[in-house]
Amino acid sequence: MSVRVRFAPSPTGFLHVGGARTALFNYLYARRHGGVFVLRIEDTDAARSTDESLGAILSSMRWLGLGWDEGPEVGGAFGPYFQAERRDRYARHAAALTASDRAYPCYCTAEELEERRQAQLKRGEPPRYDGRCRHLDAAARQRQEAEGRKPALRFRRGESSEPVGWTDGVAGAVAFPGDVLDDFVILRSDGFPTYNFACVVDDHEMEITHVIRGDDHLSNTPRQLLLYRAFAWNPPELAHVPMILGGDGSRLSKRHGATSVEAYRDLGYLPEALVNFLALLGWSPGDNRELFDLLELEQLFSLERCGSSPAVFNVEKLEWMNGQHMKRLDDAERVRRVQARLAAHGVDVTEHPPEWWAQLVHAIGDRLKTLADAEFYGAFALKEILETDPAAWSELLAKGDVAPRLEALADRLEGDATYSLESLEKLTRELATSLGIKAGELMSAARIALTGRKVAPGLFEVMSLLGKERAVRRLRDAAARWNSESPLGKVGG
RNA sequence: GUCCCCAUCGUCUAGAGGCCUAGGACACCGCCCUUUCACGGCGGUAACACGAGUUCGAAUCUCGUUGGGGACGCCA
Repeated sequence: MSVRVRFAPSPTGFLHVGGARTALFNYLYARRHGGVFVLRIEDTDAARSTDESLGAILSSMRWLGLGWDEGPEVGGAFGPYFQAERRDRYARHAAALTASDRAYPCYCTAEELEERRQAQLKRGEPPRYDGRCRHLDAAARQRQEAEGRKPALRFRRGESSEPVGWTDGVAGAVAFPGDVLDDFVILRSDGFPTYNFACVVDDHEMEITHVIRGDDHLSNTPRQLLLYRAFAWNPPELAHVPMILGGDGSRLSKRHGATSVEAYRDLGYLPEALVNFLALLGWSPGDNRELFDLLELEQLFSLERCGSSPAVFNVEKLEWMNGQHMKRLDDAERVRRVQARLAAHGVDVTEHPPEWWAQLVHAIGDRLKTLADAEFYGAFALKEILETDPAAWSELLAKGDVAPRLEALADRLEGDATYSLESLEKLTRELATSLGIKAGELMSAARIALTGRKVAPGLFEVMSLLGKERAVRRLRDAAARWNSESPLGKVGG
């Protein structure tokens, strides 16, 4: 039987990196085994589901490169892929359970249940349904209906207290004592199915063979297994991967920083890097390799190599990995992505010719850890008005003879007809020699004058990208400013 | 409160009884390269939570303790 897996998010928010990791593992498992990757939207909570969330999830998945074989916008033979459109199926299967007395109507209201739950908690008891409506006779049900109460449908767990267990693809043998389960709701009073019920019905009808999900679902599994048993259906293979935690060891959430895929995209991370990083959270190839692209992961991934302990999301490592993937991009592609990033941030990329962009990106070089770095390192050339780092400028003020040196350099630049990388380097070094100072001393002053920073791409590339006119102007402006602000300048002049 | 899961450097992990004086990576600290930063190279600090077993031998198996996490909704 061919492998069919699914990722089943509910459209109640953006795609969380934890969800993305689950989606990735399912995707990889499908690809590795030549199977089908299904995307199913669990929108049974009408109040919280939104189109915006759906759009965000779909676009995040596409951005990561996790295309689905069946699901929204692509269709498939097992649709519909939105649970809200499958209500007739849930109703039909619920009716079958009612007919065999494995389900019964419950007239308790949400408020009443909550009240009783709190009372149980207060008494130190486990909060469980007390079975109040379990044995109502027809007359009692009629009385409740007459009061206008809309019943929910509960699954009748039965008398068996045998443990419910299974062999998990990641966690191994897992078993829950039978008596911890209560009669849970499968159909809400508004007719919508609950998660556990819809999940079982859909996984069965969509012929899902392997369920790979976060281990926060571990304790839902016994309920689902009970449903499979009541329907006499074969449950799929189950694999629960450990969750992703924040730095403090608790479940990753907003207070730990960015948690959505789109947030990392906006921060300038590459989808390749995020995929690579997420894959290594809970999975390891076993050798010491850790840089992979999606294709390689598709070849290597296996559930056997998934660990069972939770992993902390470590942004520093992601950043390093992003830098590595940035280096792996070929030149043209790197330029393309930088341009796309800058264009999205209001830069008119048509103001410079393609060769200029290629040169800028080349000049930034390996400093490019995220696409956001392009804005930082490229600022000197992208912004007409130089933003000067106060610390860098005061460093310059503290040094002697800065203005005459910068003026001299400006003169040399002006007189350089070729204005090539080679000629710029040559004239700068020659000037330093004739001034009797180290080249580095002249260059660090020039760097601050030209970029406003102590940290920048290579000086000669900076000069070249700026063009002769702008470079000369900045050198002279800096010299003038130094003259008026530096105490050393006044002493000398 | 009840149940379930987890436990190797700060973090991600390798390790499936002797190969472990515990390997790799990120981060950190040195040194080198160098016009700054980054990259790169070399080196360093740093871990088997604890306690009992089993065994000739345990990071690896068992039990307990502790710690962490999750679930207990007419949310998913």
